[in-house]
Amino acid sequence: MTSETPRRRLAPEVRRRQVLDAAVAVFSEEGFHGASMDAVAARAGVSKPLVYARGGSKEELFAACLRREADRLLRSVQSAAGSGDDDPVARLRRGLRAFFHALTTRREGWTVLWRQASTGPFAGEVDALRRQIVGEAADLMAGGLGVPRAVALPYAHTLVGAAEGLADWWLTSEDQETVGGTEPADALADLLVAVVGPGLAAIGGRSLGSSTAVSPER
Amino acid sequence: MTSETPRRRLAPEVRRRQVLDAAVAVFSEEGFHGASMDAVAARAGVSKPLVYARGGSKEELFAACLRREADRLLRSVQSAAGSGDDDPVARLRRGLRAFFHALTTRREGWTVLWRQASTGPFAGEVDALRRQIVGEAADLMAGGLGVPRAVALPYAHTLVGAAEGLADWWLTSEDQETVGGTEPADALADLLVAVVGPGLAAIGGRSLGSSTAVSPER
DNA sequence: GGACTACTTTACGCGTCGGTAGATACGGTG
DNA sequence: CACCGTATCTACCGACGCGTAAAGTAGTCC
Repeated sequence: MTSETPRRRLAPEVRRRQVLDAAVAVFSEEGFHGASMDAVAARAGVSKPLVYARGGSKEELFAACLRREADRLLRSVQSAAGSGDDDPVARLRRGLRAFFHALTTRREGWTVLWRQASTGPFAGEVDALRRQIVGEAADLMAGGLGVPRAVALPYAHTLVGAAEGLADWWLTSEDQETVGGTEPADALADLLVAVVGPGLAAIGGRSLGSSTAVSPER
Repeated sequence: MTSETPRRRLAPEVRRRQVLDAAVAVFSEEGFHGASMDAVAARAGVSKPLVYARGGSKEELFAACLRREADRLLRSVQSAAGSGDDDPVARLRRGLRAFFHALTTRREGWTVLWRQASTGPFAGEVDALRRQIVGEAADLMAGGLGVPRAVALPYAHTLVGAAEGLADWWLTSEDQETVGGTEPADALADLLVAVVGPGLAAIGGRSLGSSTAVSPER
């Protein structure tokens, strides 16, 4: 904003990425209704008609942000939890670590996804993403607990909600050094596993709890 | 809208309650920005100037909705969990039951409180209320676990988030008979206690109680 | 150098929405 | 019944924001 724009010519797809980045930032701060296309244009360092040329209408732009961020989050969690056929608890822990890591590194995208899009005309789309993530957890837990998927579903929703609550506290709290450890995201994941691990193990008849890290050691 | 216009005169406070009820309903569906004062007026069966006369400006109206719903929720949870000086787990279970019961009976107010107000100019106010509820849980857990409040805080956020996730699943799922039991809200609370109880007990070094503490049936 | 096109500036139409002024009707009171 | 306070309505204004059109400027490839 200080130095003037060199007015560079960029390939449409590159410019589109810039516009999307700016849109994610603005939407995360102002929400869908609160954000103006002028603000997106200003944030991208670009004129308003160009925003429309590259991003489409406001709804299309928001939907594009949504899909991009959702895809990134889901992909990282899937690749972390899906690989390896070892202990279900270990896979769960890896998935949660990826989840918290994605949150802390791309918190704007998270805010758009979870906070701003949960209401309004995009609730359905966000709900689909949420169900995908919850479904990941449900599959994992159903396999680990040895129960049908339908039974594991409420537990999966509980788990994801817990992760969400913990993440919100983490992202909004000021003193972020209270959770001692190496990587904050890993510490958060470990904390969550420590809270819900024993209970899930007890529910599953101990088929989940043979891992040393989680068992209430008794 | 077609036949009705009896144009009855009502006492200001009664009309104000009607306006607040309508506002909660509209705000819960559309959000703060998305909701229009005309929609509130139409929902209340009343003209727009009357909405302003009884509810004040849009921001004042929203803040009033916020305070009323938050007060109800907080009061019910407090009265359920605070009374009695018995087992902390029992108090926690009662608090959760009151929480889920309030959610299922007044889900519009919950939506306004948690979903719509978390962004925008009321984030601070809602955050304070949210921290009060989380603080209730934190106090309870700090006492039960025998740890300082600051340590219990992330666990409290995790717990409340888990309750939120479970509630959202419950409120949006179609087959709501999967959780067998008497009262759905009580069953949800018991499920949650079963999930997080053992983990919390292990963290607190068993000070939360042994086997009887976490059993789903009291 | 010439042409193509990404990009900007400026301006505007249009719909919606917050908020208000003045007219209207209701209902208790004498 | 006539009267008056006020609850309530119809109609309206100004502002804001989405979306676009028109015309000019400047990178970049041949």
